[in-house]
Amino acid sequence: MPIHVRDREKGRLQNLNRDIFCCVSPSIYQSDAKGAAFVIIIMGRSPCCDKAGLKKGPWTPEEDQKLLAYIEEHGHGSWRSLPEKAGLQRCGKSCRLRWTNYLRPDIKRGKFTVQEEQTIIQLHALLGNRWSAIATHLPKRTDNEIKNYWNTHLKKRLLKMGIDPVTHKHKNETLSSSTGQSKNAATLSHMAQWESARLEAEARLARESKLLHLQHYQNNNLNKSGPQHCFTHKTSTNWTKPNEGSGDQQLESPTSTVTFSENLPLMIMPLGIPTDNRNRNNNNESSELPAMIEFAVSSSTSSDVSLVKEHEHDWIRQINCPCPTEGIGEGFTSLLLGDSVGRSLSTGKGEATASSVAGAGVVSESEYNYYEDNKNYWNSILNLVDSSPSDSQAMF
DNA sequence: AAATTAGTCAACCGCTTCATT
DNA sequence: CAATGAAGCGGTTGACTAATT
Repeated sequence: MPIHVRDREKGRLQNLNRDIFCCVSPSIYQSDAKGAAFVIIIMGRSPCCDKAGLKKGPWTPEEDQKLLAYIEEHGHGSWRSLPEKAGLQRCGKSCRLRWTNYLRPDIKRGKFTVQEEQTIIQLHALLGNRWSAIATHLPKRTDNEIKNYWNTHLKKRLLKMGIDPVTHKHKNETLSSSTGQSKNAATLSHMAQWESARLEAEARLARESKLLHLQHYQNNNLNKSGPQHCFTHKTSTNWTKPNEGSGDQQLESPTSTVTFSENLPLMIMPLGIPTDNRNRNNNNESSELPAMIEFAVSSSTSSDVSLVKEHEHDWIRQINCPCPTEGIGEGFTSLLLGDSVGRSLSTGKGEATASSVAGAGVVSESEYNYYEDNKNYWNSILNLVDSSPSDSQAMF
């Protein structure tokens, strides 16, 4: 007898997970008018934890111990099968969440530093509510923790300052938007898109490096034999293990050293360098790099081609520096503030002006103005944030 | 001291994305 | 290319605690 599946929303069948089939209750089966078939009316996916006997809610220390012991011994492997093997009355998803948000050994807990607050605010302005991407730039903080901190602290703080936490604009600025400003807004949006794309790629890079680090951690610290299902890194990119490879192919990840092989991921190509100089790896892939990546990096690292070449990896090192106060506070933060532009304009390497920079075809005049405007904007925010938390009481 | 309100954050839910077959 | 399994992600909830009335 055929079984038809009807979703509440037409056209959503593609997204339906087969879990529905095993979770759907026989009680909601209905016979169709002709009685020729059963029609299953899907009322929404049943949560995996609804299965009989599975516990929900806060974890007990005993459960934590079981989960920790199992993962240290065997790695997590398949989360779905883990609870049974570990002797836990939990669904795999719950176990994964508990591990990633609480039990993982590389998690830092406690108060956020001012540097971390700054980073969150700045990244949020660029990325929006993409917490996992933001979390990759805050070593040892989980996306969940950052999200909670944003919703309970930072958002309110910005609101009290009269800054819209969504647009990161002052309310007055939003109200008095003129033609010029809307043009700037368009530029800003444009820039944000590129930055967003770049940061997304960075996030991926950081995630990959974190995986490698975890694998390294398990191999060295746990020193266990047998299958290492946890942290198994499966990817088509040509990564090598930490501490292999040579010299300039090494990058500092948030928690470990990551090495690349010859077929470098596009993140570390010498971006911003004229095409002729790009193929130093005898690898023509670089010329096929998406233009957006090239633009994003050239606009955010330096407007001076020679500087880009000289420091082509610096921004990655800054972002991935294991020390948040150095890497994020000075590196990425200043990068976001447009410091790099300012630096390149003021150092002896190039006495460029806005127009000459724009003329070089790397940063347009409007983009330069964008940097200047937003530099001021960010400085004003950071000055306020810097004065917290002690000053915040008086301020608010 | 009890009741109420507000703040915090761990955990859940449902959707999307990715990898594999 | 579609189906499937698994994990990732962001929004939301609700239990717990602290502050206030």
